[in-house]
Amino acid sequence: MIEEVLLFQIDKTSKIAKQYSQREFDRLGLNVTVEQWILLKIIHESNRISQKELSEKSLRDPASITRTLDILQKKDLINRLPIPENRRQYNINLSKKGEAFVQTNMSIVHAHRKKSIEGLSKKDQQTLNILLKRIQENMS
Amino acid sequence: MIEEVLLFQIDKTSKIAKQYSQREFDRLGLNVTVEQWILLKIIHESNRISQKELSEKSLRDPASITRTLDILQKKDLINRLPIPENRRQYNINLSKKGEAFVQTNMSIVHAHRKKSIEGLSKKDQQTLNILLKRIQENMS
DNA sequence: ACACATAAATTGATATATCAATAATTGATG
DNA sequence: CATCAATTATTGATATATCAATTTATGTGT
Repeated sequence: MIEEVLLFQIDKTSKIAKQYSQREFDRLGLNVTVEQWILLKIIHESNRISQKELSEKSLRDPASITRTLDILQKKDLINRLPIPENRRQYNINLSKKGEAFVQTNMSIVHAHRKKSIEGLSKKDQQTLNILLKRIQENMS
Repeated sequence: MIEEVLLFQIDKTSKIAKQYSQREFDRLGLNVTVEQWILLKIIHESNRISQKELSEKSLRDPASITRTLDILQKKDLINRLPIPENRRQYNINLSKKGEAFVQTNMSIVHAHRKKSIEGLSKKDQQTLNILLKRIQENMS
């Protein structure tokens, strides 16, 4: 049975968590998708980053990054800053509005993270992390 | 940093594994997506199943199931059998070709599963399973 | 300087994810 | 049994995933 396959349970966990967060985002009227939030968060942590790097950190296709950034730019949450010395890429950063958005909503996301690991000890979390990384290596 | 978030690592693991399997499917010319394979496998295990049940077992939206089944039907891998006593739903099952397809390629998928858990003891796998289920409950 | 390879971003095409709305059918209740 | 509610599947709209092809720009070798 497919329910007994570890990879299936990993995917299932990811889906359930993402659906939970998305429902909360919607309920609270954040007006972003979880994928959009993740990009905003990575940009926030990097301050300046190219689309190629964003693609690598988020594990998403460059084409997909282009399209999501288009949306985030329309929402005035990010900027694509031209680089004079290199006209092939942009420096992506958060707009004022984007910075404020991440600041304001970080606590919501923290709450989701906390909720996800309720009942797991620090050791449990470490163990989970190690096992996941092992699987990542196996499939890389 | 987002890399330190467990949910991010879970999603990352799922993505890496899915990408690995998809590359292998493509390389071997299976001509199905991983999502399509999963549906085929669930149908195979159920023998007869409604789209609603498929949606629940695969954790996918009913709308998405409709569209993927359309594709699988065009490929002549599944049938939608009308139910006389209940004209609201279909019994979905595998066609002859679909049965053969699952039989033929099951070993490939088994190899992926085996590869994913290389270096994990039975106990590790159990632990991982328990921790994942705990997170699923937390977010449900 | 020129031809060619490489690199980053974009666009097109197809599949999937999700919500909302709809259609058709079935169930439930007055 | 007639109306209304609930159920299953479908369709529409928008966002995402991925590969392939393209565009623009940069780097390399001669």
